[in-house]
Amino acid sequence: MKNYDHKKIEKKWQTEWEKKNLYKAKEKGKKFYSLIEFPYPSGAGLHVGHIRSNTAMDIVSRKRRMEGYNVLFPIGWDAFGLPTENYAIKTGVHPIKVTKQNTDAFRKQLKEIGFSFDWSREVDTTDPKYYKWTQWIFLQFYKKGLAYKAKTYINWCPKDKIGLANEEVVDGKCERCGTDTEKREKEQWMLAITKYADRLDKDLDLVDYPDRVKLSQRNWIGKSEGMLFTAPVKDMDLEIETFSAHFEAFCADTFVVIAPDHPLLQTLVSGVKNEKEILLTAKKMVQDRSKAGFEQKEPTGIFTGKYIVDPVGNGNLPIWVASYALADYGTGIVKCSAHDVRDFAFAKKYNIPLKPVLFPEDKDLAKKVLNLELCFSDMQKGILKAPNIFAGRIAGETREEIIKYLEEKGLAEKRSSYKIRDWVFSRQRYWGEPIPIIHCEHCGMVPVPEKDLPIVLPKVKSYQPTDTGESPLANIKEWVNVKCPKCKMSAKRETDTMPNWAGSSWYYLRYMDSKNTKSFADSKKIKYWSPVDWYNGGMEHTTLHLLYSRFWHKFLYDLKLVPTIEPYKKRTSHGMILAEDGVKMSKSIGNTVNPADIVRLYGADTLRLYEMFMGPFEDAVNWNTNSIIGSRRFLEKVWRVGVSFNDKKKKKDPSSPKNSLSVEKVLHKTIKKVSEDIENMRFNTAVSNMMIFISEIEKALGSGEAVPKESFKKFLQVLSPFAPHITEELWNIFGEKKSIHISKWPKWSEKMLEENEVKIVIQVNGKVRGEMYIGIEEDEESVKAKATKENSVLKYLEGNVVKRIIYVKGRLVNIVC
RNA sequence: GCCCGAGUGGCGGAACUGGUAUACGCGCACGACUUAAAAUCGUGUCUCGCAAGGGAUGUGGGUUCGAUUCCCACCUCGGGCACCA
Repeated sequence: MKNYDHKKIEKKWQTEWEKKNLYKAKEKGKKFYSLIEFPYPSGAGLHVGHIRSNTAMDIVSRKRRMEGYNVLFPIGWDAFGLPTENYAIKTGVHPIKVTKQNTDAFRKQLKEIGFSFDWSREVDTTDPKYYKWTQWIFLQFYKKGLAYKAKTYINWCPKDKIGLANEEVVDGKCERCGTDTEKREKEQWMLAITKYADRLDKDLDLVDYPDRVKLSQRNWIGKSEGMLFTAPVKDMDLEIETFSAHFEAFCADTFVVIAPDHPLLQTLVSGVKNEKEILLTAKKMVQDRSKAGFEQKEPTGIFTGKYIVDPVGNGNLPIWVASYALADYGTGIVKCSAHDVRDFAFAKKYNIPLKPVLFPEDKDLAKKVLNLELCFSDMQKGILKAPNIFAGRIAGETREEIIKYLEEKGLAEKRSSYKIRDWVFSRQRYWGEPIPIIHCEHCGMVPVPEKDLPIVLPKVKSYQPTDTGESPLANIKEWVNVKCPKCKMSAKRETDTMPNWAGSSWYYLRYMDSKNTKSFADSKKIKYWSPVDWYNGGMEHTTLHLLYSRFWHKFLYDLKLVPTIEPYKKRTSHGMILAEDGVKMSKSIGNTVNPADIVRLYGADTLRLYEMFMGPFEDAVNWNTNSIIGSRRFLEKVWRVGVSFNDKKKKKDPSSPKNSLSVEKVLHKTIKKVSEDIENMRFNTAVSNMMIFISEIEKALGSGEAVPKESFKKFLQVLSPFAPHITEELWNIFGEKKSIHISKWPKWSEKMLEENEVKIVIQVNGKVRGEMYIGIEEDEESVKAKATKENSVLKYLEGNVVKRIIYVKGRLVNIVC
């Protein structure tokens, strides 16, 4: 009997599959598009976490193929990014070269695990043939006015003298050197994702995402509905707008705050005698705010000397500059009252008068509110238990009634506000897609003509960002200086590059037609493959990549370039794999696990199986090298049983008994369980059921029962998505000519799952006291009668009157006395 | 502070829609095979108790004939957000 030699088997079939193009997708038949988040090819190599999520989708893809679908399961590289650039800065090796090395290593490693990717569609975001279209899509944004330049604050590290992406700032400190970062004003490219905020929120209703993903996107978008008030500034030809989501207590408003970085502030205070002081104080507030980081600081403020005339009759309200007011939320100006904790604290600090109108039910607390010792801000308890303040009718009214009142009187209008901000889309970095814009003194900003795309990254000597915070590209004169496409005069290229989220915002579309040179993908192919049927990825991408790509997709939909409103029909999320002690695996701690080592020692099939078995797919799990042996043992059993079927030397027992019924039953249960568990990503229980099957078959064979070959082959088929190599080898040994991976997914028979006798548990007062077997169709009365006569139960009934008997069909009887 | 998620044997974890808590795996113990070891196979493995029986799913209550599952309060851990009016 041959031993299970994973090295030989795995190599053999990987080569064979590749030769036969077994997993190549064609545009024919009923389609299924399954997608994993394409990896960032880091120098650290493949992580065991990649294998967990990839195996899951590989299993789904393989099952779909066996179910007759034409499956697209593609792979590529999200290769722009900071680690590669930082490595280049340190070593001087060109990022192109580093990327090539890393993708080669990743490709090799992925192939060793036996994923059923269609390698012919491989994409690389750093390939000019790819980023030509990333740039092209950017130009479409620009043409529609959704890509624009604006002054914003960027994170600046004063030590490294570079601008940092938000992701590089951890707790307000530079990720690289730990220095406190500052905010610096800089012109940045922005993408107007806020224009799509409402649709991004609403259309979540159309997709099959986990609730926690939807919730988290909704929180991020942060839609809140409220009222917009318009008020004239006293003695000034100026009107200001204030937004409030909690406007119920509008009768309590006694002052107004404006954000220190609000664009109207300058106008508002011009001519006020301490104008300079106000503006200086405001500027300082902005600086302090960025430094404060996570510490909630005491609010500071300064009076502007101006008042609004309150539209809802609270008189003239003083306008203050307040550090806690945000310029980019709502209108940046707020009417304030005693019923908001921040307003309350601010007013107390600066002795601004307050007049509470809302009171809690508790008398003592209400008294404290009235005496301004306490801020009552719970509008939810909603109904205003207020003294009659306004127009004789606000007290006791609900939110809806107040909205109606304000609208009817024309005092305010409904408005929604969002937390989400426009997307800062430029980086002052080398390793990203150049933004295809030319700056001309005469014509202003001119988009690069589409025929000139791609704008290829030029060679530079140093990848170090410049002292001024500009991209290293700014130093390449021969690249920067160009002719203006419009007036042909000399002009300069934009030197900012795109963030690494750009290429990943549309890669799933490129996979549909990855070689196309005329468009980002052929429209017929897009139509055939859209939408992505199942997309698995990490929770950490919920509010960045996943949201960004939904945004891009909707934009392309508006341009009629894609046929669906949403890119991904279904989304699932995997949990992280942590080190054995429950902390993140990281190179610096030295607690990483190299998948290649596991593959060498136990084989890819064992690794795949182990990662599916280790715990619930959506939860974080700790790696445990000691437990891998269990999966390996299971595969060895599969191997032994499989080989024994084909052992020619083994003589058939002439008095062979009839086929083992117990194995048949477990087989059908296993087919059902595995089929359903894959759909629900409950791989761990699928594996455990397959383990039960193999024990059962070993037991049966050991006791001389017969098991038909076909039963075992069906088992191999359901195991094949998990362990593609060993099952292919055994399938082959059974004499099958075609691959197991294009065989037909087995069906289970409900009839085989039915039992004609069932075990019934007998409880007395909810405690298990015995059990009995009954026919499945036996009627309730006779089951109850039987239960009360059961020997093991009798002694518990002695001396008691049976009050009630509960029968749960096919499960238990509970005798209550 | 706000919003999610999770607490079950020595460990990873099962448990359908409220119906035998601890499936499956790891580990451990004992046994078989072996000169021996490895591998493999078998048996056992929540806890107290000689037993009959009792107690256990983070803690405390509640609903129910019956609760890991539903409700309320609290504790602990993990994740996300950051003055969002």
